[in-house]
Amino acid sequence: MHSEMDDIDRKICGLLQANARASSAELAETVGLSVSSANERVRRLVSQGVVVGWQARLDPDVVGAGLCALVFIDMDYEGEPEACAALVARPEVMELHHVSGAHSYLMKIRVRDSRALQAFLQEVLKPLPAVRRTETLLSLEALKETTAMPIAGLDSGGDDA
Amino acid sequence: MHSEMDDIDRKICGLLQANARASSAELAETVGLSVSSANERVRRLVSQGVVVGWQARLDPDVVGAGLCALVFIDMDYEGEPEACAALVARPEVMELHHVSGAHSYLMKIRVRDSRALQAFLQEVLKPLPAVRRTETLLSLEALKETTAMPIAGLDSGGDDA
DNA sequence: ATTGAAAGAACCCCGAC
DNA sequence: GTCGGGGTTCTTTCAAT
Repeated sequence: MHSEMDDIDRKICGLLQANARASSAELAETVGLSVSSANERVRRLVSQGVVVGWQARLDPDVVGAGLCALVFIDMDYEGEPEACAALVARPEVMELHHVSGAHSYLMKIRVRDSRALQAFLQEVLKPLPAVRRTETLLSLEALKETTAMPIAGLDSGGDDA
Repeated sequence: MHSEMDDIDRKICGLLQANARASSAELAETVGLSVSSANERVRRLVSQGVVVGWQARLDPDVVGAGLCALVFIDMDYEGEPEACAALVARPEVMELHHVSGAHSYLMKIRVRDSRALQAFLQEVLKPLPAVRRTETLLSLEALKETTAMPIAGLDSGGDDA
C-alpha cells in the first residue's frame, strides 16, 4: 500500500474506536491539528483500509440476542468451505475462528434464549454435512466484548516494539 | 425504560450496525420516514440505551494486532474479581467470558505476534494470584468477527461489510 | 501534509398536525 | 410520533504554503 502510520494517525484511530461519531473538530482539538487536516487524516485512514467500517453497538438484551454461546466444531475436510460459508452468512454467528488444538473451529453465536440456541444447533449447525461433532459452552456473563484493537505504539492501547 | 421497539426501530438498528455513519437522510429514505423523524428515532435509541456506542473497526494487521488467541483460564475463587478487573482493563483483551464447562473463563486477546502473546501470558496473565491454569488456542484465521447483533424480528439480521 | 475560508450538507430545535 | 422549516454546526473542497 503506502506510507506508515504516525502517532497522530494512531491517536485518531484510538479516538475513533472509542467514538466513531467524533467530529473532525473534536479530533483536531485532541491531536493538535486543524479541522481540515484531521478530516484529511480520517479520509486517508479509510481509503487506505486502516479503518474498515463503522458500527453502532447495540444492547444484546434489548434486541433479543441476550444469550451468548461458544461452540467448538469438528469438521471433515470434505465440505468444510461450504459449511464455513453457510455459518458466516448467519446473523447469529458473530465470530468464527479456525483454531489450533483439538477442535477445528470455535464459533461465537448470539441468540435470544436457550430454545433459540437449541434450534440453531439442531436446524442450522448439525445438518451441515461437514460437521462431525460440536461442543457448546454458555457465556454466563460477558465481562468484556469489544472490537476495539490494541494499537501498537499508543499508550492507551497496547505494547511497543 | 419504556416503549417497545417497532419494525422501524429494528430496521434503523440494523442499518446503523452495518454503517454507523449513515446520515439521517439515508435512514429516512430506507425506512420511509422524514429526516426529522429518522433523526428523532436515532436520538431515542441512544437515550434509551438500545445503541450503547459507536465504534470504528480497524484492520488488525495494520495496527499491529494481527495475532488473535483464545485463552481458557481456570481461577481460584479468592481474588477472582480483581483478576477479572485487571484483564478487562487491558487493551489486548477483546473479550472475557465467564463460561460454563471445565474452565472458568474464556478470553480473546489480540497482540502483534507470538512474542507479544508469550509476554502477555507470562507478565500479565500468570502473575495474577487467582489464575491457576491456562490453555491457549491460536486463531489461525478469523473467518468472521463482528459485534453486529442478530436483531429479533428483522429478516436481514446484521452482518457487516 | 497543513492550513483558513467558503460552499455545501447534515444535524437539531421548534411549532404545528 | 410525525413533519417541514430555519438556524447552527459540521464536512468538504480549494488555492496556497
